[in-house]
Amino acid sequence: MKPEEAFAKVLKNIRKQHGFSQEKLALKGGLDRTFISLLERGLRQPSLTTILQIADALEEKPDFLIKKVKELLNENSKN
Amino acid sequence: MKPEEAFAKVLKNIRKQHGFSQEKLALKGGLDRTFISLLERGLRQPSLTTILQIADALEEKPDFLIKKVKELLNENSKN
DNA sequence: TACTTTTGTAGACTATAGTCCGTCGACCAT
DNA sequence: ATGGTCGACGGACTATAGTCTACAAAAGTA
Repeated sequence: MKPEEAFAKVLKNIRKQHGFSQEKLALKGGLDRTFISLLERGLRQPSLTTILQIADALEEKPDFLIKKVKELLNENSKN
Repeated sequence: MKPEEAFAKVLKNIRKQHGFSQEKLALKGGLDRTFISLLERGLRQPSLTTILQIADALEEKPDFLIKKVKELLNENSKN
């Protein structure tokens, strides 16, 4: 599993938990709606700044996001 | 203070603590030496994959790196 | 002094992060 | 049926992540 795929799952999960639409998240984080879509489909990976912006918009600590990503990658280290 | 500046400090700090040269870190992480240099000077910011590669090479958890970055950003939120 | 290792830096290049425009289909409410 | 929200998806574009080669400047070491 690639990092962008893990990030995709984490992002989509947490966003839904907060009841945000992609657009609302994009607005809050100062990002583009279509880019959030790309991220959630695992077609793009975020840069450091984007990680911080998204974490901020999701009201989560950025290291929490990364921890989740890393956990996913470790679990599925086979795939 | 910009994210890439915070990351620069964190990276340089931890690398030195481990007694690695930029080149050794680059080799271990599968990255280019000159790019490590750019990162440590705050002229570039890393992508998610790069964060994971660097954390791996530094034998640190990636979320630890991000936590450090975030701490730096919060401390110096004035600058 | 000289030698070696380390880092800064420049230039040229390719891949991709991120934006902005739009269209479409799915799903839900009137 | 129709209107609204939502997400997938496309194309075209600009900015920047990341590589590679090469040379110079520090900085440590004998």
